[in-house]
Amino acid sequence: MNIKDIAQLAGVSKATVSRVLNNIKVRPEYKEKVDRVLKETGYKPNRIARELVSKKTKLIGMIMPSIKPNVYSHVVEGVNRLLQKKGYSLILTTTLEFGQQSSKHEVEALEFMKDRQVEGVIYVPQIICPEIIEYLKDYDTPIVSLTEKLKGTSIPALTFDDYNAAKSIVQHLIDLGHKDIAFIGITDEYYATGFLRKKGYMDALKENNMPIDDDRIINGGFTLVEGYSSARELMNKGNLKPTAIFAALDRIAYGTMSYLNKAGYRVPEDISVVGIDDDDLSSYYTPPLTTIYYDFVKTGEIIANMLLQIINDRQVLVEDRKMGFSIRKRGSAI
Amino acid sequence: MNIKDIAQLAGVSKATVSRVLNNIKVRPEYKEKVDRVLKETGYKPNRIARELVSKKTKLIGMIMPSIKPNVYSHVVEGVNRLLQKKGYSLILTTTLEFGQQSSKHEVEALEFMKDRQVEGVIYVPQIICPEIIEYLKDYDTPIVSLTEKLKGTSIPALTFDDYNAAKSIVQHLIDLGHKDIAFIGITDEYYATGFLRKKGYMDALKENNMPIDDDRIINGGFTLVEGYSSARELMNKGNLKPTAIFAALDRIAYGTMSYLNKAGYRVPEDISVVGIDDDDLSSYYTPPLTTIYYDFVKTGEIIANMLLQIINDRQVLVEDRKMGFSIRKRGSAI
DNA sequence: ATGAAAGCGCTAACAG
DNA sequence: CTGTTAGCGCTTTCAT
Repeated sequence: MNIKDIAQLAGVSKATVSRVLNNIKVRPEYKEKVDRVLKETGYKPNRIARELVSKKTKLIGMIMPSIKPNVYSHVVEGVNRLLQKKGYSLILTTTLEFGQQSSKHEVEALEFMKDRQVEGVIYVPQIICPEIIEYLKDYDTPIVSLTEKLKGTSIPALTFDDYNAAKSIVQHLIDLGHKDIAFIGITDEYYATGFLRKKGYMDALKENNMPIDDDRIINGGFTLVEGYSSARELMNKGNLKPTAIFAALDRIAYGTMSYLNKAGYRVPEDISVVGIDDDDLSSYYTPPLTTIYYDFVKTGEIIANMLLQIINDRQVLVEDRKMGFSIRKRGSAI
Repeated sequence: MNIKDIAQLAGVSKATVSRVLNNIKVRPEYKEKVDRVLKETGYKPNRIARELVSKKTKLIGMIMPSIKPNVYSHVVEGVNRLLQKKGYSLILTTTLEFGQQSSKHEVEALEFMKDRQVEGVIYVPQIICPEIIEYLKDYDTPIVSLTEKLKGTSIPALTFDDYNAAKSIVQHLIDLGHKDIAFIGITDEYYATGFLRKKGYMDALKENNMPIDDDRIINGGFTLVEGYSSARELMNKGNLKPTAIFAALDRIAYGTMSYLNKAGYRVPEDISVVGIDDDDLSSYYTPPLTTIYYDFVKTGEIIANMLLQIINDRQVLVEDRKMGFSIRKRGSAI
């Protein structure tokens, strides 16, 4: 069943049917006739043919490390919600396979999206290396970046205020009276979650005239398991006795608390623990985790909106944005 | 840059270029020439035009309640992984909006996928009502169902062995010596996670000649928050003193443990708690949760494979399958 | 093996 | 306002 069939059944030309379909003025009696045939046949115009003519696919690509962490799935939820509302669909690609990261995967994914003829892509970079920046410089599909500003490109970015978030939560620990605060974070190559959060930690200490001790800083991975081993590493270093630990991610905090428990420390009585992200479980954990909340669903909606803005208004300059945060004071830090 | 341009640059006809592109035998010198032009120009054939001719979009739709729970995101990961490998892309739609469920959403989503011209859909039903079954009866796009067999349709399904999983974990509790085991589950309208898991619980008791007490059975929701309130409801009913609680989902178990803690019970010393799903956090929880493990990533790969089988071989009868499970004995049950 | 031409299902330009 | 026609970019007969 195609437009030609409908035209014949209604006794008009294909063009007229097309006009009815696209709400273009048509003699009322014709419109009525066509509408009736449309209803009777349940005809749906072929989307692909339309796409071929209009050069629009109403497809948006999203590239991210993984959808598994809580954080990401909330973002996807937000992106999807907004996109659906605006008539677009989401094509997902994940770049983190079996825990392995590589810039090759990212470029492949980016290339794939072009090939797939998406109208735009939401890119959540994993590792930012010169090759990717170089490649992105002449990426000719509308693109926005989430979590990191891609220096050297003009790609609009939506980032999180990780520096101030980290600073705030450490300040909270300090306000609580802690004098010996350790940090379990991620290597600096991860700018936002790694470098910025650590910098927030250090600056909070500095501003309170507290010493910064490299022995109290661990740079590990971002999984729960790695949080566990980082905590072990920290606690077995000389005879440190931190009264509080700031973990760069809730997941790391979980791993940390898991280790502390096993090692016989009580949280928060012996050691306070805080994180960032406010994972779904954090408020139900034992003890409930003090952490930083970001509105990830909204984040998804905003980044999707930024992209649609570029797509529908290519000359407009889309500005970078930064998500705010709020602190959730709960039982894991006293 | 289109195929005509390439043809001109290479001094051959469009047809020849098309043949080179599709690995159809062509005089070697032509092929070489075309290949060179292809490389020089970086030309990529227009996918949409190809789709229009071939009537294949290489698009697969997936409809599910939400991607947020751990379980689902792992499945998506598996689906996506397999699909990418086979050259297909995934279009996601979620039907659970702001905690609301409705069959209207599901039908809309199903309709949307057809309109999107996907080649097949992976359907994770939420609530199965007669209208949806009726609608599905003449759904003409290849479709498979995950988690539930859709009775009244001939749609192949991949399900979980929830009945035996529940039975096994309750048996484990019994083997541990528990005589008073309560159940916090989901309403029966959810066949697999609700009805089947409860039936597994009851049958395990029966087979051990233990009484089934309605007061010890709570039918609640499937969120963490609801797990919390269900636990409260259970523990405040008369003067029950269950020594163990079987929660139908890990998430419910988290909520349950959270309540128990707040109410002054120790897990597992006072009350053992077990769940089903083996969420990412379960082994790191305090105490580590005893639960049932399903391989969700593999599940995703299998369901995707079942769908591709139908798509590529429409006459073949694809058989229903059931995922196995294994029990993870950890610290939350003693 | 190759090229000319038709056609996939639709929209848009052009006459009328 | 309507119908005819061309054309989107590709694949696929069908002669050659």
